[in-house]
Amino acid sequence: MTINQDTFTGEYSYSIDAKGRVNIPAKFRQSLAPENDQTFVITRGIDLCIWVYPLTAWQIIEDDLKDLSAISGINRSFIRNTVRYASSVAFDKQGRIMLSTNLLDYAQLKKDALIIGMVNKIEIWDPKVLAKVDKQNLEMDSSEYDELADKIIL
Amino acid sequence: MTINQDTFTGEYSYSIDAKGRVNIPAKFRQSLAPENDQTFVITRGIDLCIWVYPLTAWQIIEDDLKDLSAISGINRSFIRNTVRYASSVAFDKQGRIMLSTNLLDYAQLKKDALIIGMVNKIEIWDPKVLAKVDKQNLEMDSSEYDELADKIIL
DNA sequence: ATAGATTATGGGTAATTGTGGGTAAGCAAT
DNA sequence: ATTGCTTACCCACAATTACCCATAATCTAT
Repeated sequence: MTINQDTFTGEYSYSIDAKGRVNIPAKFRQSLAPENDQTFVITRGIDLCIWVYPLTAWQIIEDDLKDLSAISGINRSFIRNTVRYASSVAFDKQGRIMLSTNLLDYAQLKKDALIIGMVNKIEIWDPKVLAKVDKQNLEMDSSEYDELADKIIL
Repeated sequence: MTINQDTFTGEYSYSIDAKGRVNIPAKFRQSLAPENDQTFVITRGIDLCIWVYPLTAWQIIEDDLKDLSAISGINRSFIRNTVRYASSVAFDKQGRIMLSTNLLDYAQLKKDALIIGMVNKIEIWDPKVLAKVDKQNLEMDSSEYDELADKIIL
């Protein structure tokens, strides 16, 4: 029962209501460390999904970004692209968070949501979009996959 | 709810009214530390946008500038361009700040404004101008970009 | 199996937020 | 001083969001 804090595994399907709210699985809420104040940071994923970080994990990213000088143009665009779609959200008494229309549109989410634990963060997918991406990945060359298998022993 | 003070993330679109006022997103106002007395410093960005700093953060920048030797011509012009267009503004009861025509012209702002949290400061963009800059950045060499992405693990 | 607790989902109401405009006070130039 | 213009402060309203309650389904433990 005592799982690592701020780590998330497993897949759950939930529904998004008319107000744009989704439930965070109870297990995920319980493994969220108290220092986070029941707060996550949601942002665009690199894939067509929403990424959900524990607040404190995101703050580490922010601190790193603060050290980049704004005089460099590359730094500026890197910061902008990283932070642009991020916002912090606390979950309500029922354990739900509100998703902005911007993020909902990006991830093509309508009614159904697939919530997946990705160890240090959480992903929110539209089921159909994920199915499509999964299919594409299967067709890809598997050599890189094998490379990873060398590093991580399951 | 206990977010880092004086750090800003996320993208919001607002409109500039006939008097040249823009709303500062409520989230940004809330994360502004009380020592700032609801006051920002606005100035020209290096890009074609307006930069908005918390007052206390700007004071630190001024102190740093003082330490630059005035003998170097580059230093002098850097100081001149950074400070020249800066002015402090407190937001009104509705949470808006007034932008000077000088800054509005510089950033080519008319009616729509895109406000982006850049961690330690805020940027105000005209949507079309930003879209153009985004496009240019995509075409840029990405090796330095990848280097940054290596250091900052998302 | 059953009772009690927890969880997922829906909805209602009050407070907040974004936006427009009004009016009086300050300032500049005539 | 008077006129015209700009700035600061106030009020108003629609839309959104936060906060609370309700209910049905699921899980837990005896």
